[in-house]
Amino acid sequence: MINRKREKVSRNTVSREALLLHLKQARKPETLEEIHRRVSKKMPSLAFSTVYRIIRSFEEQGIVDRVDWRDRGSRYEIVGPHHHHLVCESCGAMKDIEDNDISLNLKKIAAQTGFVLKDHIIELTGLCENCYKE
Amino acid sequence: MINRKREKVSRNTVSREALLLHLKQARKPETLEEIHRRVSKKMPSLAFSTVYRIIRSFEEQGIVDRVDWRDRGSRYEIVGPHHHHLVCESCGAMKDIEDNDISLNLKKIAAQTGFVLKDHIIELTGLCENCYKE
DNA sequence: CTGAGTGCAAAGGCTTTGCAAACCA
DNA sequence: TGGTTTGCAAAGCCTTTGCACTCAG
Repeated sequence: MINRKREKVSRNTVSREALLLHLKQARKPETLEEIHRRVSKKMPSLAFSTVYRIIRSFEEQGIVDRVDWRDRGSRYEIVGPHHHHLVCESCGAMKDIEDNDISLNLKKIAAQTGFVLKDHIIELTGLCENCYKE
Repeated sequence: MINRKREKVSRNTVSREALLLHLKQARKPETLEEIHRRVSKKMPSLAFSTVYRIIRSFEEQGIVDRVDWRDRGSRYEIVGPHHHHLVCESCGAMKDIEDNDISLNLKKIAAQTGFVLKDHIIELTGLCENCYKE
């Protein structure tokens, strides 16, 4: 299995910079539509397809991660330390949680079935403090 | 197929029964398209939209669970004891793993952030024994 | 200059829905 | 007969892509 990654060189364009900056400042994973809506406020000519292509290339280059959340669409965030997300099902607030030894545990459990674990995605939903009170 | 049994035999029931039976015998969560393809072999007139609507109603009634898997589409399986899935990224094989105390751990971790955990979905991908050897 | 990057519009690929015919009680 | 369920086709939606024009290098 060949593992060639991030070979393609991208030009440094205004759109790219704007998107990167936006992603760095984003507080939570956003959908393409959200990203486009927000960034195009400062850059009205920005086309959705451009956002689509740039984010996709960020993903291929390992700059962003895609977070697929049931019923919440594909979302993107800047790559950082391995972590998971907790989503409030009431207000949509998202919080990161560190992986701690979750991964390790899963790996052990998977091993018992003969699988070698390569990747895992954990989706947690619940109620945040505020919504729980109400 | 002529109705020889005394069970409810509305046309609906026939489709429903066929789908329910199929789901019970399925070895792994299947997409609507797979379910339709398979069940319609015995029931050629079965429309995709019928499968769509029945499975959806099964879901609403808590008879099946939807398993959303990144890049593998929404899949459905009969509801059973809480468990998670392990998917071989090479051959697509799927294996169930018991929840053990995974849920409990996640709940604790979530609590530390102030969230009350309501639900969680864990997607595990890796290589099954066979594919790992090769 | 030259090819990567962009905007626009249209094409795809599922998922859903409208509706009349088929059915069952 | 009244209320569902079904099959078919079309509508929606979001994701991708083709193409001509623009721009970074």
